Amino acid sequence: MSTARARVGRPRSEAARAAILHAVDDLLVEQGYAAMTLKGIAERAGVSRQTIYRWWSTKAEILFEASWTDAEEELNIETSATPLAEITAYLEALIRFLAHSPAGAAYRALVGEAQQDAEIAKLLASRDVLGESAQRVIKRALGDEISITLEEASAILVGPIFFPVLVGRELTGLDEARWAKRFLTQMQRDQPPAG
Amino acid sequence: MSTARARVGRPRSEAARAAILHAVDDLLVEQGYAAMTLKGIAERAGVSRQTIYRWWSTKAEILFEASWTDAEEELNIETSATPLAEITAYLEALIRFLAHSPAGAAYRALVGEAQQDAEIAKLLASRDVLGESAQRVIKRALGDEISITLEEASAILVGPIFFPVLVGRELTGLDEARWAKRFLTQMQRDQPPAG
Amino acid sequence: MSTARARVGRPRSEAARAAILHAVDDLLVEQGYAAMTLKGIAERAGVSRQTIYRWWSTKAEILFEASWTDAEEELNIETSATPLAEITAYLEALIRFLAHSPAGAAYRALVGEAQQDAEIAKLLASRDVLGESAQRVIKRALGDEISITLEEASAILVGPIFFPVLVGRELTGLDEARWAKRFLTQMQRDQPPAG
Amino acid sequence: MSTARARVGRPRSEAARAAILHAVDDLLVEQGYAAMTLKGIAERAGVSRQTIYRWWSTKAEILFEASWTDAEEELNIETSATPLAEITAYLEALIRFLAHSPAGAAYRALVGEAQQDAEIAKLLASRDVLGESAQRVIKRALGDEISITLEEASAILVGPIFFPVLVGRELTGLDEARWAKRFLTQMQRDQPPAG
DNA sequence: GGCTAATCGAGACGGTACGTCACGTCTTACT
DNA sequence: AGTAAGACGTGACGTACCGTCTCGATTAGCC
Repeated sequence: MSTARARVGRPRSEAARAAILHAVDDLLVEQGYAAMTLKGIAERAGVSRQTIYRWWSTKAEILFEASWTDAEEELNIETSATPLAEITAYLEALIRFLAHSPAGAAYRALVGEAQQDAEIAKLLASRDVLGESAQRVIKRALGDEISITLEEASAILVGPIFFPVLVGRELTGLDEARWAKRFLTQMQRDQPPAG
Repeated sequence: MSTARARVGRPRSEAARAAILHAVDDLLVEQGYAAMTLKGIAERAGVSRQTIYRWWSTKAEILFEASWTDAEEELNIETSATPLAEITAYLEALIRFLAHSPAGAAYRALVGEAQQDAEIAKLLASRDVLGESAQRVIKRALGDEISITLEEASAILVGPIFFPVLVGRELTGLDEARWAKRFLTQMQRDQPPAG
Repeated sequence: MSTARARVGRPRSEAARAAILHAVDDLLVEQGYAAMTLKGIAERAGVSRQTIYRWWSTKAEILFEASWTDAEEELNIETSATPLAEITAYLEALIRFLAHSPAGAAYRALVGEAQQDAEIAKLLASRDVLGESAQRVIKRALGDEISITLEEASAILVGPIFFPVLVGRELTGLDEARWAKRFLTQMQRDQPPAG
Repeated sequence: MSTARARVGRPRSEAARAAILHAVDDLLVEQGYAAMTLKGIAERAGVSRQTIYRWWSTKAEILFEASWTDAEEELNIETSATPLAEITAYLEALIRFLAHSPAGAAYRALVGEAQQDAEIAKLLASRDVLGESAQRVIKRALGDEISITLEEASAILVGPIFFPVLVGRELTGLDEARWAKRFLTQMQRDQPPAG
């Protein structure tokens, strides 16, 4: 039925959609999230403001759609031979993403907004690229040799990077391999509460 | 001359300053950071908007000043008998602060704003309540028995809590004592790169 | 050739046309002219906006077509035995139309728009229901016993009603028979400029 | 108390007020009422849109304030020696105002809007320049020698001019002196219903 | 019975004005 | 000089219609 409905009337302009998302991408890099305005996006995309409102209800929503794919890609690392190599590669990707990539800036901006806007918080929680990618990697690297939940494990892996970046601390001179080794050691020795 | 000049005219009203900070505190609890407006603060404080602008340049700055003391207090735990008790108490305080306290909400909002505003980022980095309190506790609990920098250690302690909270994940059923034990074990076994 | 061309293709839907005019009639009564919107008409009539634009170029044009017949009818009184009865009946009809009937509201709205829109002014002047009906009645009641133009006479008959209604004055307690008598007296005594 | 209140804070900018009213005057002549937009007025006056909204709630309200004084002036004729001269002069002024003056165009536009907007209707009825000026003149010219209400008399005087103008009829070749004489004759002969 | 062509519904599109909101600055009188 | 009050210019917000534009689906006359 929804497919039938979708065929009625003038179809949505794919060109407009793409132009908007590209404009958001560009403006994010050029001006940052805060300075980004719906009017600005519309003008940059050569699109009417109304068209944007028709499909998204928030600046954050557009940003999410515009940056999600990039984020997903940047955090999706290739399979490595050893768990150590795998985790190390992920940590490198994570730092590159969070601290240096435009998609990461978008992600941080969204996390920022989420602190004040429940709607955005929900959006972010529903498809948390960061947490999910970490869990994926951990599962791939360690399989069943893990005695805590994936959620906990991902927090332990991601948190120590996430926190200093968000708080504005410099991460220079960080040795990803050492962090990866520490993470693995901890995962193997960790025992469930009953142990 | 400038000192002489500074003493001329009506002195700054300390009452106004206090009223403003209290108003911010109250409004933060009642409406949250996003809904807080300078006009609202002024009206609540019974103060003119101009007076606010004279002493602070940003909403974030006022918020920082208004919530810093509370934050400091909430994160400053009493001395305990054992390192385990100490770290456990700190983790409890940390979660209470970050996830449930108004001052924590203010802190999260500031972290959020900092992602988009360099000025706020600088402000936040200059007196990072969270990181500093963690370092203080770690130093007190472990003294010299630590082979990594305090910065790293604090990231490892705080990050795994900070990340899920900021991302909107639920923290229900978290066992602080277990986390504290894991942290201590890790700190004691951790070896410097050369090890 | 153009006639041949015009006969090809799907013919105009008479049902749509009627639905539109009825929708305008209804909406005029329910919401008034100002609140009437092309989108609203289309939805009420179960017709696409484009279909309306295909056949009318202005909201006023539709309104004119939709209300003209009603107006004509309401202002077309039956023949009476005496001129006094005739004029009295007309005045009654005129007041009923202008001040109380939906068609009259439409007419007033059109007069209003005409003050600002030359196109509507032309439309209104081309088939002025009010003036024409008045002239018809005067001619029927007085025939040749009139020394001024019908236009002047109709202005004298209609104007003193038209003015207060348009200006929003109440007309309560108006004695139509007296006004009719006065009009007739005046018409009979009135002398051409040379008199 | 209200006087005391008015002295607090920055006083209303008389320059802005005048600029707005002048802009409305100008735009009315240049573009007409319909094409006049609040945005346009603001830009023309070199004033912010907000400032307009602060003091007026409707385009019509501004227009009313902007044109009322002019209208009052144009319809306020000097005293003449005879009633005939007086009425004749008034009719001349009335035609000049309604059919040719910018203030008259404003008045007609307001009458037009009033047909669709109760708020404007109220505004117009509350200070009806046209009706009041007519009543003033009639009273001055005839004093007590009048057997009907001033309202009725003014409708009889004004209506026959008002109607054709509003309906878009040409008034060329109208002999004001003849109309004035007719009006006076009628006023003197008119008898109350009981007579 | 297929072809051509105009109409119809639905609904997306670029525009543009609307009225509101908060901002940061200014101009008063008062203290 | 500092303060409360409050008006000012600025500029984004989200909404509402406007008139135009695609779509697929009808519905007629014509070959």
